[in-house]
Amino acid sequence: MSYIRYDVDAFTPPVRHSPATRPAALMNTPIAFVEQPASLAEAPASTPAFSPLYQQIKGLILQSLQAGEWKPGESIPSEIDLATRFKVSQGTVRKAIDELAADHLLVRRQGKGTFVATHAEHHVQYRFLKLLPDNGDPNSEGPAQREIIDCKRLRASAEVARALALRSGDAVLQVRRVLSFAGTPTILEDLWLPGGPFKGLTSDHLNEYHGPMYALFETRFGVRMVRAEEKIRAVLPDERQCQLLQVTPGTPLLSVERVAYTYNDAPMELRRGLYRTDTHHYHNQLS
Amino acid sequence: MSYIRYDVDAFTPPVRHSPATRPAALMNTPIAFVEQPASLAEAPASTPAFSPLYQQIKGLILQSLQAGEWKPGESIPSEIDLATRFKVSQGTVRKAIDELAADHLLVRRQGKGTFVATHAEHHVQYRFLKLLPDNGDPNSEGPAQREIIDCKRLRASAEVARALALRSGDAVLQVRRVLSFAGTPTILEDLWLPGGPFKGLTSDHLNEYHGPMYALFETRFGVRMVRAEEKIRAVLPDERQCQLLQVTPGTPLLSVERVAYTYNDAPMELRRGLYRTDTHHYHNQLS
DNA sequence: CAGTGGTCTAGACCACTGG
DNA sequence: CAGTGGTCTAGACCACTGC
Repeated sequence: MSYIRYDVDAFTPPVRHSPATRPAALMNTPIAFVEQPASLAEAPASTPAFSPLYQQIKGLILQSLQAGEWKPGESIPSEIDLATRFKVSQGTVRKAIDELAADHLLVRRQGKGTFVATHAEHHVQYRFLKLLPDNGDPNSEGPAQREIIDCKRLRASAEVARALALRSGDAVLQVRRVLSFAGTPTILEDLWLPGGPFKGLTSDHLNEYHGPMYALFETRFGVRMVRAEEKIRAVLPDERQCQLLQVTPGTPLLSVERVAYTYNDAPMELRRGLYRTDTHHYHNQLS
Repeated sequence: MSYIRYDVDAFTPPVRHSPATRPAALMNTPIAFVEQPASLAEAPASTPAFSPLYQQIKGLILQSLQAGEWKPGESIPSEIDLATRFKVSQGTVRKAIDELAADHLLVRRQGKGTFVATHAEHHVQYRFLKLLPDNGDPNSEGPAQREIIDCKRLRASAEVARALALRSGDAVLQVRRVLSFAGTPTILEDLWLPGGPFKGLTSDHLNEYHGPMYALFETRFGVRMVRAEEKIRAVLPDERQCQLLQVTPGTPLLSVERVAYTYNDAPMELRRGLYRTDTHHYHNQLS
């Protein structure tokens, strides 16, 4: 409970501070100063030099999430409990949770509690998949059929290593699969996963598990994908890709290159998808 | 100041309510009940039946924005002023503004005020354009060169009418232009605009104006684009498109179909872009 | 220095959920 | 009914901007 130095003696139990006499919880005292005293003489002008309390609380909650103190799908302590634990007001905890909920790391449910977000029970499956049928209703086509083509262990190429923040030659897993809608193969995906966190993943796991792959990653490997970036291009398929997607060589396809990140912006997956867009489209909201 | 019925007599000046005696500002009294008394006997079970005060304030601010009480780029009244005007606490106004800022309708600037968002001064131009050079730095290529190919008045096809919520045959403007980066034509766009709001738009306007087209729409026609939806597909260009983009017939291109909306979800533009993705890519953040 | 948005607290009450 | 998140207020103080 020493995340803020002044906190230790300022908030000791019995005292109840009126707003006027409230200790200077916000003074321009960045946490960095507390944690790394005075060694680095650099960055005197560029330091943010101010971190609101609720940001610090947000950081602490993030740490607990990352450490697995609360698992995906579970509820976290109530706002009041957290306020007590961190020795701040409920409002401050609330603001921290607000931001985490906006980032989709937590989900609030009035009357029930606040829960760790998960890719499993998400009302719509495939939270990161933006391909929709042209009629717009993803339910109309039923669940996707999935076929694992391949799952093998190999050494990271320079490109894969860069994307996953590994060294060239480090062990990675490569998965290839096809998703079909209404019997029509529509998505061909190649995935690369770091060998360490995903040690032991086999095509059997992937075949047996029903539900989003990211949910399997959560439950079986404790890796929770938090956000992702995609680069989209139009390409023509090669021969093998034509076979798997059952299209002719001249058919233009969407190439979707995704890097997915877990907590702390650590990249945990490189994925390259080829999407047929004759009956589907990639949908995006701009605001 | 009669946006909430109970407000009229409950908040009259002199009285200062303690939390305990605060009038029931939040009672389960949807605004709808005030505005449409009891005529429609429907929707007894499906009514949201509860609208928080700050949502009502948000609606009022939205109305003022829509009515043009504050123009893009201008500052709106301070939170305290708005609180006085609406007879609520500053915190409630704050929460309303928070949401509007999250929707990018307003921009807060500490120490200066809250401003109406605009497409003009946006630090990065082209807020809605997600095409980036493959090196990732949009500044490295300098400003886009723009060439208006065509701008003409015609009657809406069924498809255009549907997208713009018009009737087939209504007057629309069609614009075609090419954007080039570092001398390479990269984007070919066709736009359709409703004839009414954009009466008088000519290719001269478009050529003379320097800055994003959406900024021109704001200043010259009072139409502010607030959000947009895009459908992305991979396509092959026809002959004319090949000419304009200087590519060979077999080159796969990104087709980006956008409908842009102003306040109240009113569609105000249909745009179809063809993007070259040999040196650029469409970038998207998932979270 | 005054004015603005930003943070924090404390407390009251409301809406929703489930036992 | 108790417990949870959601709304609202009032007031104090901080950080930032510009005169």
